[in-house]
Amino acid sequence: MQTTEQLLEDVGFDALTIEDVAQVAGVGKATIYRRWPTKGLLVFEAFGKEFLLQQPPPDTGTLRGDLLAALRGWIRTVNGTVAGRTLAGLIAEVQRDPALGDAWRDRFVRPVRDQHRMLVARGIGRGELSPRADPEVLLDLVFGPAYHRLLQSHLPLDDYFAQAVIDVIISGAGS
Amino acid sequence: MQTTEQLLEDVGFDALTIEDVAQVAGVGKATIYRRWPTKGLLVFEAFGKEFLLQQPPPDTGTLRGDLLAALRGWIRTVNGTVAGRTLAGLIAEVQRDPALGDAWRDRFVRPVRDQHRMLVARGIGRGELSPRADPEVLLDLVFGPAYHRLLQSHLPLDDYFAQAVIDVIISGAGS
Amino acid sequence: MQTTEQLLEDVGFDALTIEDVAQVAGVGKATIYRRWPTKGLLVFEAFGKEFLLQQPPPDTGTLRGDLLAALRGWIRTVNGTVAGRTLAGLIAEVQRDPALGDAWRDRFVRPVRDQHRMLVARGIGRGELSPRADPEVLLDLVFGPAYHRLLQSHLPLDDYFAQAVIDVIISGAGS
Amino acid sequence: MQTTEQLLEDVGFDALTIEDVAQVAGVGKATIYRRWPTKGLLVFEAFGKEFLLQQPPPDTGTLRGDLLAALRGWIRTVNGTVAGRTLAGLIAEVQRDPALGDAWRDRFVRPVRDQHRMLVARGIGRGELSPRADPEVLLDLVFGPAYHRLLQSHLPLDDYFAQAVIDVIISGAGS
DNA sequence: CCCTAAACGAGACGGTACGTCTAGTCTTATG
DNA sequence: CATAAGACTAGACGTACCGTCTCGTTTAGGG
Repeated sequence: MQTTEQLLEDVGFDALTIEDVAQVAGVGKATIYRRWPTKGLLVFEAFGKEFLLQQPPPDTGTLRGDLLAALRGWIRTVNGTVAGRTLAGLIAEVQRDPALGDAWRDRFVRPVRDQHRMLVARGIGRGELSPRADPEVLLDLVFGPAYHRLLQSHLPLDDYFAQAVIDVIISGAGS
Repeated sequence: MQTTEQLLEDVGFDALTIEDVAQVAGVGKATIYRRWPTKGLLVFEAFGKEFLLQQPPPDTGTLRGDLLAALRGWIRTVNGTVAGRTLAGLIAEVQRDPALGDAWRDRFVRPVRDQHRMLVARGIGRGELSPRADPEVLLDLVFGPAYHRLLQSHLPLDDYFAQAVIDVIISGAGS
Repeated sequence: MQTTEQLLEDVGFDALTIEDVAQVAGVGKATIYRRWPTKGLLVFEAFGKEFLLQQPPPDTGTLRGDLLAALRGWIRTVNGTVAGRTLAGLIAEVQRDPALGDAWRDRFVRPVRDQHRMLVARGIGRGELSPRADPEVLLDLVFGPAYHRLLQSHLPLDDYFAQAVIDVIISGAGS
Repeated sequence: MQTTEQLLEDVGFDALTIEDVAQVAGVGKATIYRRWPTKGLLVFEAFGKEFLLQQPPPDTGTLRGDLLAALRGWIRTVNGTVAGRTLAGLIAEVQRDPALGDAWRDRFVRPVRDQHRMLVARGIGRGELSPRADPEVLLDLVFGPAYHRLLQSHLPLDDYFAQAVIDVIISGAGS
C-alpha cells in the first residue's frame, strides 16, 4: 500500500506494474491479486483515502465561498502533488475497466458529490440559489471544467480560473 | 484507415490492436508503424476527421441557441455512435502518451475550441455577454460538464442536461 | 523437447521456429527462452542426447574394427534418420552463433572425440599403430571425410566409403 | 561485386544483407535480386573467383609434395584472409539453400576436385599410389579433415596438421 | 508446547501484444 | 526505358506483463 503510493510518486500510474509493486514490497504477486483484482483498484484504494482526506468540506457561510473553497481545494491537491497525474491515470483506467468504473462511482464520485451536494443544499436553504437550479447540473458545472482542464491540459488550473468559473455559475455570463 | 474505423465499431478502442488492424487490412505491421507510431495516433486520425465533420458550427442567431446547438450536436454524436467510447478511449490514451497529447491538443482541442470561440465572439459582438466574461472559461463551462459525464458516467448526457447547463451559464444559478 | 524433436522431423532445422515449438508444445514463448536462449541451443539439446545414445563405443578387438564400427555407426545414424540434416543444420548454425559454438565444442565435439580417442589409445596399447601417429589427426582423418560428404553432398556416405577411408588410414595409399 | 567483397571483409558473411550491399553500392535492391536470387549466390560469386585464383594447381614432382602443397595453400588462404569465415558461412548457407547447394557443387566443389584429382592421377601414373586407392576417397581424406577443423574449430589449422594428414594418407598409421 | 492449516515469498507458467527486423516483391519518379 | 529509392506484405524475433499456479516456508491458534 505504501509501496503503491511510493511507486506512484516515483514512476507514475502508467509505469507502475503489479509485478513491481510485489517486488518492491517484498511480496508475492498472488498476495496482491488476492486483495486487489486489478492495478486500477489497487491504485484507487491507495489514492482514494489520501485524496479525500485533503478535501475537507468547506463552510464559509456563503454558497459562493463554499463552492470556491471546494474548487480551490481540488485544484490545490491536483496541482501540488502527484495526485493530479494519478487522478488522470485512474480516470483513464476507468474507461477500460468496468469493474473499476463501478468502484470509482460508488466509492469516489458518489461520496464526493454527496458532500458537495450538501453545500448546494445549504445554499438553497439560505435562499442563495434559484429554486429552478438543478443541484446535479450545478456540481457538474463546478467540477466539470476543472476535470476538463486536468485531462486535456489545454489551459492551466489556477485560481483565476476557479473564481471565473464560480462567478459565472452564480451570476451568469449574460449581459 | 477504414479498417481502423471498422474495428473501432466492432471491438472498441481498447480491444483494438495494431496487430489486428494490420491483419484485417492485409498489411504488414511495419507499414502501420511507419505512418503512425502508436495506436493512439492511428485511432486519433481515423476518429478526428469523422468527428469534426459531425460538428458543423451552428448559427442560430443567438448565443444561447448557438451554444445549445453545439452542445446538443456533441451529445448526439457521442451518444448515438461509437464515437463516444472512442472519444473516452482517446482521452484515456492521452493521459499515457505525451506525444498523442500534443497531437490531441494541436489537432483536436485547438480547432474545436477555435470554432466555438467564434460563437462566443459573435455573442459578445451582439452584446449578449457581459464584457467581463472570459471566453476560455465559458468554453470550459459549456463542454467541461459534458466531458465530465462522458468520462465518469455518473449521470446521463441528455437534452435536459444540455439546456440546464446553458441556462446556468447564461443566466446564473443565483437567486 | 519432444516437440522440438517432432518438429525437426516434420519441418527440419531451418523451418523450425521457436514460435512454432511454443505453440505446438502448448507453452509460452518465454518459457522456452527462459531455458534456451537460442534456437540453436534448443535444437542442440534435443539432438545431442539422442545422437550420442546411438553412438555406443565399439569394442571389436582390433583398431581397424573399432574405427570402422564407429564410422559405420555414425553413417548409419546420419543416413537413416533426420539426424543427418539436423547435424548439418547445427554445424551451419555454429558458424553464426559463437555461444552455440562453445556449447557445441564442449558438449558434443569434445565428448565424442574423447570416446574415440580411447579407441585409438587402445590401438596404441595393442601395438597396432605407429608410435608416430598423432591421435588427434587420426580422429580428423576418420571423421573429417565423413562430415565433408555430409555437408557438401558431393558423394554418398556408404559402407564402401567407410571401409576405404579406414583402409587408407591404417595402411596408407602409397604403393 | 566489389561492394560485396568489401562488406565481407568489413562485417562478415552473416551480418551482410542484400539491403546493405545495395545501399553501399548505390544501387536498388531489385537490381541485385535481378542478377542474384539469394545472398548465398551473390557471395558465392564474389568469393568463388577470388578463392580459386589463390589455389593454383601445384606441381612439385611427387604426389606427397603436390598434396601437401595443395593442402597448405588451402590452409594459408583460409587462415590468412577473410576467406576462411566466408567459406564457413557459405557452407552453412548451402545447408539451407538447395539452389545454392547445386551451384556450390557445380561451380566450386567439382572444379576444385577435378583439379586435385589430376594430382592423384599423376601420382598413379608415376606409380606412387597403390592401384587399389580410390581417388575420390583420397580427396576426401586430404581435405575432409581440413574442412572439419575449419567448421568445428576444435583444433588449429597449421602446417604440422597438414604434414601429419598427408603422411598418414600416403604411408598409413598402422605399425 | 506442538502441530497443522492458512497465508505467504518466490517465481515459473501459458498467453497476448508489443515494436523491431530482414527478406524478397512491387511501385514510383527521375535522368 | 531502365533504374535508385524505398514502400510494401509477410512473419519471426525477443521482451514485457498479465493473471494463474505450484512450490516450500513461515507463522498462529487450537489441541
